[in-house]
Amino acid sequence: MFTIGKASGQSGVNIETIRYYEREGIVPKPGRSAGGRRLYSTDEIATLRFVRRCRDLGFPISIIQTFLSLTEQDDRSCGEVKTLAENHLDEINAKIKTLTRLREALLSLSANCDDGTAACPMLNSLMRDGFSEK
Amino acid sequence: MFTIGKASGQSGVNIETIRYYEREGIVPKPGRSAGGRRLYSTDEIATLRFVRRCRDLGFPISIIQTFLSLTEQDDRSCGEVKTLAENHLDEINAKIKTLTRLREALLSLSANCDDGTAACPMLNSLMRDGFSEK
DNA sequence: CTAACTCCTGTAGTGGCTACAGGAGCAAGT
DNA sequence: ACTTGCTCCTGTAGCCACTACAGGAGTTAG
Repeated sequence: MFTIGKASGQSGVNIETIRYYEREGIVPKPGRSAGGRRLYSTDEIATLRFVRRCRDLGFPISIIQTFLSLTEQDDRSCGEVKTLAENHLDEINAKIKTLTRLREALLSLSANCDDGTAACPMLNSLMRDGFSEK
Repeated sequence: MFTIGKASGQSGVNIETIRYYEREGIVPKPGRSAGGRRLYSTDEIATLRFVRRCRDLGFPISIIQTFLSLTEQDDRSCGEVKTLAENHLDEINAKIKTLTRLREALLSLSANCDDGTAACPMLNSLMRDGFSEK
């Protein structure tokens, strides 16, 4: 059994974040030592690592909770996972698209921005009527 | 002079958001009518519109405050704007890169996910040791 | 035995809004 | 004059997923 510090090191989840996950009921409460400290089994650490990996992939906590309940059932129904992953993928693609458009807008706005000029053309066009992003 | 509803409509900034900007000192406090209602001049509405456009471009409020103080000085020092815009552009590019990597990771993880299979390979590889994203 | 470290709980802050609740002003119609 | 319905007011709490304290207690190495 491992204290929270070791669990944090092994899972890559910040100590404060582990306690937060526990408070929020995202991961189950671990046992405690005689002195009141949390003690984690390797399985519990594996769960923390799983959560971190999902977070790294950008999944929101609510989806991760679904994943966790699916892994608890031994029937790890792949269809549902696939659907959730595809929806997430769509969101990621949408974000990429938005950011790419944004980058273009920003590039064209700052293109005429030459150092040393007073009356910055970028600020000017953002102040003027007529320009509209989004 | 316009009430907050008109100012919201003309600037594209939500009413609640306008009040939030005022509370936070992001835009100056407008005058009030006899009955205590906020009254906005066209200039003040232009400022709100400017803030919205910058937000649409993804600039954080702190940077927008710098922009606003630069536009108040009539010397709209272009160099500083350009630098801030370039830094922001770098951040956008970094986000796009991260999201693209994420998309690839997600695609390869869900590739073997066939409907109907028990023991989803995506959940399995996220549970297993050895896999690491980021 | 003490210093240094880790851990505990509880609370508040982050960014940038958004959503109430509970009340008051105001304009148009009857 | 009165009512209806709209807009506005303040103040507070919630969103997401943490992060950062403060103030105290347990634990370990020298």
